[in-house]
Amino acid sequence: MARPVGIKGKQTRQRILGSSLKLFARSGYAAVSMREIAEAVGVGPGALYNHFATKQHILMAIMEEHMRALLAAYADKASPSSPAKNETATAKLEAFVRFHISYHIALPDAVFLSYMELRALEPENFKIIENLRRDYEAILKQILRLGVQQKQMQLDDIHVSAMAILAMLTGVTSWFRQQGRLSAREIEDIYLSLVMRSLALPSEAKLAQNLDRKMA
Amino acid sequence: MARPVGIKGKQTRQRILGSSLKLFARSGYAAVSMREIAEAVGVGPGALYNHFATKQHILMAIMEEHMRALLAAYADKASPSSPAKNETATAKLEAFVRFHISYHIALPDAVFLSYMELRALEPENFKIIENLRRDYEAILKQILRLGVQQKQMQLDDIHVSAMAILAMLTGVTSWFRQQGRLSAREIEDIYLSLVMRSLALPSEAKLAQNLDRKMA
DNA sequence: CTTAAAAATGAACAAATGTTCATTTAATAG
DNA sequence: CTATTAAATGAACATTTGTTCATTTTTAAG
Repeated sequence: MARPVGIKGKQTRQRILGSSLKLFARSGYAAVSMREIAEAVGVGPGALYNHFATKQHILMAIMEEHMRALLAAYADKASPSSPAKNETATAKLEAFVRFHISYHIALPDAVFLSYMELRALEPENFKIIENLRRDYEAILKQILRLGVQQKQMQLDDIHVSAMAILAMLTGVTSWFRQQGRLSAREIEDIYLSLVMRSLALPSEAKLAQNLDRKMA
Repeated sequence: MARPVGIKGKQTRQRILGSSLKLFARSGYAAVSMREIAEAVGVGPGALYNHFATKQHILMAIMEEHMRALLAAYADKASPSSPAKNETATAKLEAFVRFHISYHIALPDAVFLSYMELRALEPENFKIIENLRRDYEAILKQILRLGVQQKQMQLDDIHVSAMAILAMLTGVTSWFRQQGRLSAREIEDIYLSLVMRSLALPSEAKLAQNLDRKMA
C-alpha cells in the first residue's frame, strides 16, 4: 500500500515513541521486539526505520526527552513567577517535593522506564542520561545545602540524604494507581510530611506538626 | 568429554544460580541468553537443563530463595535472643532498619534483581514472589501500627509510610559501592536517623537528636 | 507538470534465541 | 562386578531477532 494519505512524519515518530514507552515500561526494553512496536503503532516493521536508526535510538529518544522535559518542567515551575533568591530553603523543599510527586504520578511510565532501563543504554548514551539525572539530583542537594546553611534543616550527609529522599519520592510510582484510595494531593501531603520531619530541627518539629493539622 | 570427575549435581546447580544472578542483575533477565549463562558457569548449553527445566525456572529459583532467605534472616535476628513482646516499637524499628540496610548492602545483586525483574515472572510465579514481598512489608507495617498504638510514632498513613520508608531504604543498593566514602555502619546510622525523625513525635525530636550525637 | 524527497510496505537475511536429544562418561547402588 | 542413574556434551531444531532493501505511493518543491 505504500505511503498513506495525509500522514506527516512527525506524527508517526510520536506514535512510535508513545507505543514503545508503554511496551518498554510493561515488559522491559530487551523483551520488546521491533515487530511488537510496529504492530502497536499500526505499521510494518520497516517503517520504524524511517524515523529511528535502531531500537536503541528509540529508547534513547524516550529517555532523553523525558529527562529534559523533567528538568524544563521544574525550571518553569521554580523560576518565573517567584524570585527564587528570596525563598527559604524550607519553601524550596516543599515546592520540590510537591513538584516531584505530582510529576511522577502524572507520568509513571516514563519515570519507571528511565530508572529501570538505564542498563539497556549503550555506554555513550548512558553517560548522557546519567548527567541529566545528576543535574536533577543537584537541585535537591542544593536545597539541602541551603537548608543547612540557613539553619533550617539538620542532616548528616547531603549526598546520602538526597539519595534517600529521591528514592523515597520516586518509589511512589511503584505502588500508586489512579482511582486508588488516596488522591494525588493527599499523597503529596503525606510524602511532604515525611520529608520535612526527617530533616527538621528539633525546635522546628512543631512546624511540621502544624503542617499535619492543616491536612486533616 | 561427558561427565567430569568429582562433580556433584548440587554444586553445579549453585554455580548456575550464582552466575545467573550476576548476569541477570547486570543486563536484565531478557537480555541474558542461556549460552551466556552456560559459558559463565563453564559448561555447555545443554547441561543447564539437567538442573533447571527452563530459563524462567532459574529466575524463579533465584528470587524465591532470596525472598525466603530474607524473611528467614529477619526472623532469626528478631525472635530468638530477645523476647519480642517486651520491646518498644521504636526499638523494633531501629532493629528493622539496621537489618534491612545491612542485608541489602551485603547482597545488592539479589535485592536489585528481585525488584527489577518482577515483570519477567510468569503470572503464577509473580503471585508467589509478590506474596513473599507482602509478608516482608507486613513486618514494617506492624511495627508502625504498634508505634502509633504505643504513641511512640506519629504518621498519616500506615501503608504509604511503609512504602515510602521501604523505597528509601532499598534505594541504598542503587548508589552504594564497597570501598566508597562511607562504611556500612555509617550508612545504617544516617538512614536510621532519617527514618526515626520522619516518624518522631514532636516531643521526641530530641531523642532523635541524641541519636545523631551518638554517631558523631 | 515534473521531479525529488518522504513514508510505508513486506519479503528477505544472517545471527541469535530457548530448548531437545542421541551419545558419552562418571558416580553410585545392589 | 554389573546395572542404573546422574551429569555433561554439542550438534540440531524451529522461532524469533534487529535490520536492510527494492518497490510503491504520497507529499512537497521548482
